[in-house]
Amino acid sequence: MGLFVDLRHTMESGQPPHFLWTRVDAEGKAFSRRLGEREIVVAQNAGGIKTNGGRHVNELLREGDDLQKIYAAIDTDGTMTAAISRFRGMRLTKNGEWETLVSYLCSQNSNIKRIRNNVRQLSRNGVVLGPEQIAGTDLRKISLGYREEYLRQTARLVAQGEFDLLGLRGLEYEEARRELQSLPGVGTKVADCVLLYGFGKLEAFPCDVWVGRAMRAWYGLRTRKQIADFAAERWGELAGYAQQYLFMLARGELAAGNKII
DNA sequence: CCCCAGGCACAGC
DNA sequence: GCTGTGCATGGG
Repeated sequence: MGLFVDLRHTMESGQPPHFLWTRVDAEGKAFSRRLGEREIVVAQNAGGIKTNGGRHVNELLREGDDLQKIYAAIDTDGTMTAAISRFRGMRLTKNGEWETLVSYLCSQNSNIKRIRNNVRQLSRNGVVLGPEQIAGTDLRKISLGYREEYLRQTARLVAQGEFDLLGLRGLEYEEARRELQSLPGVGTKVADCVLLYGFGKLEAFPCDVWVGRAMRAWYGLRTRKQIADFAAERWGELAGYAQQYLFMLARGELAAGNKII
């Protein structure tokens, strides 16, 4: 599979694979996960990737996305040029709708390591528990804090058919986001993450603290509405890709000891 | 013991 | 509509 990808940047970028996949080697050339009774491995080689995961992995890595064309479209300024140069090969991923919703319900006011622990505790055999199971499980020992009640209530609504999660597939971005935000614990940021990583709506532009810092430091933008309008205007249908690169650049700058605030 | 974390709901303007 | 505040808890 001659796919243009940097596997480590893709799998360790705060997207859902960051939570359920495990890095196999120190360099991040291979990742594995359990998926039911199977053990799936993805390895990067000179020409692309090699995997026993079949279509599941092709879908996960969004093989239809032409990164060169995407770069041409979102490389609109020096910040984006730097971000693309640094994280070249990072792809957006397409994940299960429910597992994505669960993951980002756990994410609010948390950190990636803890989210990873939470999601793994909410899984069996590498698969996130279904709505019925989560609604019927005692979650206290997972220490989700105040997120536990959001997760329980959302699971109940989906399990009882009061919220048609997969029905959002057919909706436009704006309408799907309104629907998602009617769920307890789902605000603008969680909804955008679910739509981007779970439903493949690439115009979504999740704005967390890191993206907020990036937009303030490098684009001079302050308010949430300013940021959303700017992103939609500048990157349009590919705003989600721009967001992923800005998120990683902002976090990378902190790791490098550079203040971006 | 401190601060922070891929925010949200709610109150008060 | 916008802004401030409390929130449970682990990681660093």
